[in-house]
Amino acid sequence: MTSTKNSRPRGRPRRFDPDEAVATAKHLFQAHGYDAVSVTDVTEALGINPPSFYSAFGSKLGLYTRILDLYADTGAIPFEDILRPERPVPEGLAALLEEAARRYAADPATAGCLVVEGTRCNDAQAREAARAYNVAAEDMIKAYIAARHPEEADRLTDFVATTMFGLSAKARSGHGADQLLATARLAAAAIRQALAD
Amino acid sequence: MTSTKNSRPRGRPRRFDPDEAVATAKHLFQAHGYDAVSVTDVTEALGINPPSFYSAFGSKLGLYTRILDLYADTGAIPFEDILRPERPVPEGLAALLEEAARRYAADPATAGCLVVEGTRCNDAQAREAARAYNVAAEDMIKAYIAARHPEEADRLTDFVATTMFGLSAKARSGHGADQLLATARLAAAAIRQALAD
DNA sequence: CGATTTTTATAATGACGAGTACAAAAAACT
DNA sequence: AGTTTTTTGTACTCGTCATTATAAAAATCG
Repeated sequence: MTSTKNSRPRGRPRRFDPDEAVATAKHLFQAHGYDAVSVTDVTEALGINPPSFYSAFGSKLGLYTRILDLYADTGAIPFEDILRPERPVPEGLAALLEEAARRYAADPATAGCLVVEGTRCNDAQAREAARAYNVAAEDMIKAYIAARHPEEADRLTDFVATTMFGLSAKARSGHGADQLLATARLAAAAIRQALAD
Repeated sequence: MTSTKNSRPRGRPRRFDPDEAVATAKHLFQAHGYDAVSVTDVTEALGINPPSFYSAFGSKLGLYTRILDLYADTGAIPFEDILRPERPVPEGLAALLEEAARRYAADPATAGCLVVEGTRCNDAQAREAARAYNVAAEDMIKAYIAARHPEEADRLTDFVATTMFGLSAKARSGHGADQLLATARLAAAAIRQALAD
């Protein structure tokens, strides 16, 4: 049961589905970035008027944080699955970087990572919201490395995170999955070497 | 002789020095990015009024391209000096990445690379202007590698360029020179390994 | 049906963006 | 001194931005 309707709510019914709206808006933000998407862009894409938008999401920032939540839950890289504790660190990080390369270039219209790109926008609040998710992701990487190579955790986390930022940027500038994968594999080789002593 | 004055020009004299103005504006663009700097920000920083600005630079884009020219001539990484043809490729690329790491984090108020960050702005014309300089830089890297390792030139150029994008992004997000240098050296190790066969 | 609740559509608000019209000011040239 | 040239200051244009005031529409509840 996907909760179709259990006795309608009170007033005039919505003409649009907020979840669909979030998905549409997510696409817009991934395609153009937070700054470049106006509320008008969103309302026109949804075929609604500003008051409907504001009643549903509160503000542009409200919509964005909702999109980030959705992305973290369903759309983002499954860090937990890739960085399993028993998996050797070089293997896990290599898989992470390759997964990033593939995802970032999967759709040329929405290249790059929503969170990574969000940390670079010009709106202070939106930037901090994205940054929080980015910090959480880097913390997971660091914890994964530290469990077996504590002395290398900081350095390798920085390296992996920097590479992911580079991959997202290059994906947005038109690099294809093949190019990004080659770069990810070179980076993975550096990690393997660093952990081999 | 630095051309102080050889018979004044015709009309009312300028109250400001355009070269100083370019330097001030360059600082603003490096600190906040093209999109986040308004013409008003620039004119207020210079203590001039809009007509003076437009008469001197034509447009915001005109000022920006002038800044890019200046940057390429004097402020940017000296690719020619670092990537000397006789220098072994792993050594040259390592030096390049380390130089980038140092420069990007040299001043926390203007972290990152003007050109790299410019390729990510939301104004199409400014973006393309910056991209042209970025393409030129990557072409120099590729030519340097190709002279001795033609089969690795594409792959290594992508890797170096991606790393530089990551370094610029991380510099902007607060990473210090020490962190960036550690990442640059890991990347350099990957290059050394790739060229060792 | 009439009251209540919620969403809708129309149209505006005020802030800020890049760029400009106009006339006065400040210099050189004749 | 008067003309010409260029820059200056004031004040404006016009577009876009996020957001909202107002009232009509569409539903449920009594």
